[in-house]
Amino acid sequence: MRLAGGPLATIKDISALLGLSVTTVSRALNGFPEVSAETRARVEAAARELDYTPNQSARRLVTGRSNIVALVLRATQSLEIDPYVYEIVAGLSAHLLERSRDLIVHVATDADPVAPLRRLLASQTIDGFLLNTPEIGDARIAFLVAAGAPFVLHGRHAPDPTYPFYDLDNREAARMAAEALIRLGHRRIALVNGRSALAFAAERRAGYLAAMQAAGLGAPEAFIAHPEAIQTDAARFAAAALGGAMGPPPTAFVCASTPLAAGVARAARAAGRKIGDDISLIAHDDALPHLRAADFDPPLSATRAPLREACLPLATMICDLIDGRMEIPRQVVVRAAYTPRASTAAPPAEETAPWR
Amino acid sequence: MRLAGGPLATIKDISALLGLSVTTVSRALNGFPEVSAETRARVEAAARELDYTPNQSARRLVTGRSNIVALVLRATQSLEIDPYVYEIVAGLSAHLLERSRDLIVHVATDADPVAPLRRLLASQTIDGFLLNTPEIGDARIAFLVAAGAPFVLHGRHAPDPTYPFYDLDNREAARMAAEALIRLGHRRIALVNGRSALAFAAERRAGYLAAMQAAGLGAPEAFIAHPEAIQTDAARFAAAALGGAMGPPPTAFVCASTPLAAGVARAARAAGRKIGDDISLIAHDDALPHLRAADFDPPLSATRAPLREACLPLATMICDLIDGRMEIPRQVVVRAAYTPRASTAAPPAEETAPWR
DNA sequence: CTGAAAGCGCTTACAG
DNA sequence: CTGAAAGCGCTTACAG
Repeated sequence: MRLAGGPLATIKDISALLGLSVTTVSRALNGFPEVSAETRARVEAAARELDYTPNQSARRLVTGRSNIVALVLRATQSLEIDPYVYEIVAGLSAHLLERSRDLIVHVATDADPVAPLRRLLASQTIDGFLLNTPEIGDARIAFLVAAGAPFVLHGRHAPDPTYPFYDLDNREAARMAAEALIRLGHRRIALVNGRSALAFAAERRAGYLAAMQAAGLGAPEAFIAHPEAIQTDAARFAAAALGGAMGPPPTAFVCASTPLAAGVARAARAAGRKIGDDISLIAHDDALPHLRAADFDPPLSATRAPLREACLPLATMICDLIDGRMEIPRQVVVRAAYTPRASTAAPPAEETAPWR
Repeated sequence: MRLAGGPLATIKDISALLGLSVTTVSRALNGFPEVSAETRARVEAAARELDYTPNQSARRLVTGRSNIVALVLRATQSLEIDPYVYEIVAGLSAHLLERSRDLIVHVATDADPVAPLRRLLASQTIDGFLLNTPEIGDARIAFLVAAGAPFVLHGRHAPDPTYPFYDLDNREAARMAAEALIRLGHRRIALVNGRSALAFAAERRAGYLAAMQAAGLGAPEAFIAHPEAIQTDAARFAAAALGGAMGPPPTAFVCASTPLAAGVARAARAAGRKIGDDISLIAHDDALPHLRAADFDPPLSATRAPLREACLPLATMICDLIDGRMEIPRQVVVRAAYTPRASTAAPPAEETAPWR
């Protein structure tokens, strides 16, 4: 009935058309049980005919619920964002839409990570928050906990959290990788980890150290890197390590991600080492389409856990939390699967002396 | 004054505290000129003290403006998204926030690209749209034009558009790349383009063909690829081309992106060709942090235009459009800069016969 | 310069 | 099963 671009139909238009009260129309549209089947059918037909869509702002004002969830990303001042983050935006948006929610994306810079949370919370634009890449003692989490705001974390920011989260078992993944190399005979294994402030990096480190210690192997601090700029710093570290600057060079690297592995591979090539021959390399593979472990040359042995698989659980969890259908915090830990490929082999026979 | 997590202060609380009408409070807070300086100061102080933040839903309901902009991304059914897209999300969000706007991210699948637009428009959740990666004859654009909805396009979907857009001069970029190779002496230059449905790919093709034709060189269709799956298909095409399957192999490739170039480089290596020696390679570089032309091995000659630089213009344009401060559609075309690096050189002397 | 009043489009006790 | 009325928190003619 209404013209394209003309004024939108309201609940009042439907009530006028049918000679019903707006109360009944509202109830019919919202599936209240006390409405008669016939009335409901008439209302629904009229709504269709008038191309009625509820005005979300009005609904929000009266219910206090916005049906909007915010994803708050961490970024440096220059808006450098972990590319991993993006892998999940599309999936989150789609899954939230299935539950009739919109996704607002915000960026929290390191300068004041809490500012956007405070603003969104105060303006009542948001029903709940999705956070990721937590730092150890993350200020955003402390703020949301104190404010009593619903949120779900992709990751964990400390042991024994009391909030809902979805996380990879990073400790186990690093342990598996180191153990695989140890089984192949490697004794000097370097770790190229995430930024040291990040919570997941602490887990990786613990898993790596557990494997090394269980095998009675040394793991000097100098051979554990926390690159700030992913590829550049990883390459620089690998070049220094392979050059012998910090002691006997490692025969293998465990990398926390495929971009890090790309940096290490570049440095190894530049140093004239052949991966899968002179040097072994294992990465954690988040299944980023543009940097998959299997597409490396040679293909990378990897612990794998597609980031994208986090989307549905995260969307479901935040919706359930907002809807009051989560009595106790749901906490999900998934495990990576290890796949050996051509980037790992036994070390050269003369290179099997451990550090320390 | 108010407790953390307690009820939020409203304009009524301020008016009660100061003995002013809500009308005056509203006017003072919104910078109306007729409010006395003293009153304004008192109101502002009270707002601060009560930690007042306007309820956006109420404001939206009465003004009909949501202060939310939607970024609608294209995706395939499986939610594969062009990684390029993500490069701009953080920047857009930050720049929109400077203008007090939130960014909603939606995904439009190929199955029904218009559905999310219709929904957002009808629910009055959105003041305007940001679209990108247009296809030729993009249905989303036709819909928004017909609906009279404010939008800005990152790209162009046809020649002589009537809407505001920000776009790279793709035709010129491809022409520059092909011309650089021709100047080096190459005669058989293949083009690895974007998906053929995408508008920018038509521009690239036109620029490449213009350069080839101006030099009197053939450019057989068989040597123009439109990979669907970026790296895999690019590698497959390059392998076939270098293997001589379609005729005399090219001595050079122009790639529409660095991920495409990565696929070509992989195939070249697998075929035993040395890039920058046997084979020349030029890519367009969007300055994606994880795949920068300068970080390739060898570093890639490239036409460069950082995607991220689109964020501020796009955010400004959509805000100005919504605010009625754009009388005629603002249309911005930027040019790429060409930087030669080690991936380009003269072709082998015996390989200078043109196609056809 | 300030205020009383209407209204944006919904939802939801309350009453029948 | 249905309706009249109040109200969510703002903005904005209109009046003074």
